[in-house]
Amino acid sequence: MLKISNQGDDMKKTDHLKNAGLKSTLPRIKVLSLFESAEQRHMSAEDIYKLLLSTGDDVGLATVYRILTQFEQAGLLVRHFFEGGKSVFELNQGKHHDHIVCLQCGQVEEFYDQAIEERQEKAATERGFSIRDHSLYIYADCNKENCPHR
Amino acid sequence: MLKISNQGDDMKKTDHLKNAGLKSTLPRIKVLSLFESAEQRHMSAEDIYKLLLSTGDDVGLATVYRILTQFEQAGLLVRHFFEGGKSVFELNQGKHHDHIVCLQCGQVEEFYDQAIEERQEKAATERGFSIRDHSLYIYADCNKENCPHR
DNA sequence: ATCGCAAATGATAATGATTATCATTTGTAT
DNA sequence: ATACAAATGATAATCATTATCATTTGCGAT
Ligand SMILES: [Mn+2]
Ligand SMILES: [Mn+2]
Ligand SMILES: [Zn+2]
Ligand SMILES: [Zn+2]
Repeated sequence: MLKISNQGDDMKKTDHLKNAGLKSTLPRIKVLSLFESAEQRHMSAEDIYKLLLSTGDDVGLATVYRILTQFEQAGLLVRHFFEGGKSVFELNQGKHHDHIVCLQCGQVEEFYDQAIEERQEKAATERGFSIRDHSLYIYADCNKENCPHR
Repeated sequence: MLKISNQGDDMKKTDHLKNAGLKSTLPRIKVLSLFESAEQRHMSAEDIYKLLLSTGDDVGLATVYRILTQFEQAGLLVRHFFEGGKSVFELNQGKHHDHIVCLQCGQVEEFYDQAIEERQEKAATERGFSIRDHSLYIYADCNKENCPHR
């Protein structure tokens, strides 16, 4: 039961998990660490699974799925349904925002528009609906140099 | 090879299909008819399949899926990805619009907000993106009398 | 540090939606 | 009416995700 390295860092995550009502386990700490250190904020279960494999931090695929759902329910992660059929997750930093997804390179950019939010609320209440949630995805070409198309 | 009934109606659909570059077949005419006569505009493959079964107009499930995809590519239908994992289709009436979906009864209401459209365009161009498409779904409680939840 | 045990994990089977195969049927141009 | 490419339908295969269940692990109480 050697404790190897960064106890301090894992301690912080342990507390983070405990606060969320989840017991601190190795797989959960690994997934949480990945989200905090990964270059891309938005990742699918498969992304997580493969990244963990690549660093030798093996976690079963079923466990990855379970943890993602638990983290979502605990409010640690937010789930998105981009086109393509698979769920994508990101760390919940508390601020709601919408997304622009490049159809060529998959790059995701975040934005927030107060006017859009207000008009949505208006559209719903005008029709007698009470908004629970909403999702706005803009699919586009990013036109960046490193982007495959153009 | 009896021609039974409504030749006039089927003739119109035949032309409709031909114009879309699709040859006029019985399954395609049935699916198109269903969309034009169904009470709910927004339907999944399974919905279509079961409705056709219920009227004795049997069409294989694989064929339903193929036809929906073909109709989408031909511009006859529009596909939506509401939460829940399954694609939903509606007749393409040419006018873009967004959707409010009741989380309790599944009722779908359509709306269009010019301001939202413009702000989306702005958000994208400000970041150098060229919009190809976008999807905006509002999930809410409809608060109608006939709705299960209150 | 050691126990005890509920909770978590992981290998794998199962599910649900959708697509691929391929033998048979059908629409259509001749 | 004939011929043949295209479409259909039964079914297998695929993909993402969830369910099972035997084994392992975190953690509170000794
Ligand atoms: Mn985001
Ligand atoms: Mn609609
Ligand atoms: Zn790009
Ligand atoms: Zn409702």
